[in-house]
Amino acid sequence: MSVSRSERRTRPQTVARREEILKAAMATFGAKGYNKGPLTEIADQVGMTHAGILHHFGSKNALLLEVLQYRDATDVEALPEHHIPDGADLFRHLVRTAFLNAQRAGIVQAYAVLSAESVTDDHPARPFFQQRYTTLRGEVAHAFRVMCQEAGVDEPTTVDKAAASILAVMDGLQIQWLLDPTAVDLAEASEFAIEAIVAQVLTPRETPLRRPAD
Amino acid sequence: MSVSRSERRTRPQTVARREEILKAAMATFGAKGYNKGPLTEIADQVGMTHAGILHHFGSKNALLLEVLQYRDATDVEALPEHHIPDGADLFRHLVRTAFLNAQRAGIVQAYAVLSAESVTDDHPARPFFQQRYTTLRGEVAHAFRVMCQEAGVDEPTTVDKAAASILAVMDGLQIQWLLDPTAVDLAEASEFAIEAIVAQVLTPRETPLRRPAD
DNA sequence: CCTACCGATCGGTAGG
DNA sequence: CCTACCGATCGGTAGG
Repeated sequence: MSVSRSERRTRPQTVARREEILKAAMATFGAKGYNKGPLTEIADQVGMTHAGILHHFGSKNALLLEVLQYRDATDVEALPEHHIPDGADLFRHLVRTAFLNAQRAGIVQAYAVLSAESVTDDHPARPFFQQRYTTLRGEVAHAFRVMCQEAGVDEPTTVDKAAASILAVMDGLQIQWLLDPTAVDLAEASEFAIEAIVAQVLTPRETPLRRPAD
Repeated sequence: MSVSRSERRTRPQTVARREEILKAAMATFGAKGYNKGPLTEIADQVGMTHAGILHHFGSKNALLLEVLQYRDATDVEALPEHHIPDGADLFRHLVRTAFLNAQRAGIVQAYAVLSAESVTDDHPARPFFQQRYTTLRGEVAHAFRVMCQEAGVDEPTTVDKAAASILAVMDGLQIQWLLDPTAVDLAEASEFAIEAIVAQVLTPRETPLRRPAD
């Protein structure tokens, strides 16, 4: 009986080693960004040389992409039923995520740094984040439509703007919180903003800003 | 009559040259980030060698800080009366800024990339952005208090969260817009979110999210 | 403001 | 998974 290539790749030891590397890479890329996060630092954390990392992942570039996919996969596994909730539950889930994020600065920083870095010229993570935001906006927009339907409201003009805004405010608060954790309450502020945006979609109101001035 | 040191530093030619360099640096740091944006690329844009840049600014680090200060100073000069408006006018100003930003992706990208990069270990721009957000949050919070007072509302519990959220949603939308300009309308979405948050501060409402679930 | 150069960092490859 | 090494990039300095 021969041992196939894919089976060798799947050896428990190798899988475990790769996971160690992925976690170390997340830490280094989170702390220093992709461009400034050296393979040697990742290697040190798992007790090998940087050539060993390249042996496992082929290139630094490929490692980055696996790091991003690994985190997403881990997060999805943590969901009930392994899928994202819908309607009002989605927004409750997002609020809960913000509370969770307030206790894992490392992961928050990795995403914040890498997503912003990804808009630079020819960044390897750009397609990943492009796809990620497209998917997330679609999910949030869908949740909005479900909520509107349940509430008997048919005003979906703002849904797309609101979906982007929900994700945006969560991301933006993370940056401010990472810069100054005592000045910004990540969880409470996220909750407030999400509720504000949801309320504006369901029962839109004019604001004093509407009077044109200046 | 002797020529003082400071006068030499102030020679029109030198000032103009430095401004050229600052603009070129903004372009390079915006396109590639600080860590990956080489002095040679900045030098090429203004027709000198990278040693010439260092002659003018001392170090890459110092150049970055001057770039950030230069942009802020330029923006303040563009304001009516050279100071930031207050009350509802501040929020109108922020909306107008979002519309303006939708037509200057380069500057938007520079701030988005550099602010996120600044949260990494020992980044030279970290104190700058820390200070910047502290100041901006204070100004937005003050505008909220003025608006509440004018409206006869005394509910400032949410003011600080709302101030951070306003800035956050503008920043977060910029990232999504830079990644996918056709999928996100930076100006319209910013306006929507700002109005949603302002409305929630002035006349807060419970939302369907309040029912605890899951 | 340039030429010339140093010192350090870093990703990747060879070859085992 | 390591040793050894290459090739390239880059910030900064000397010395003019």
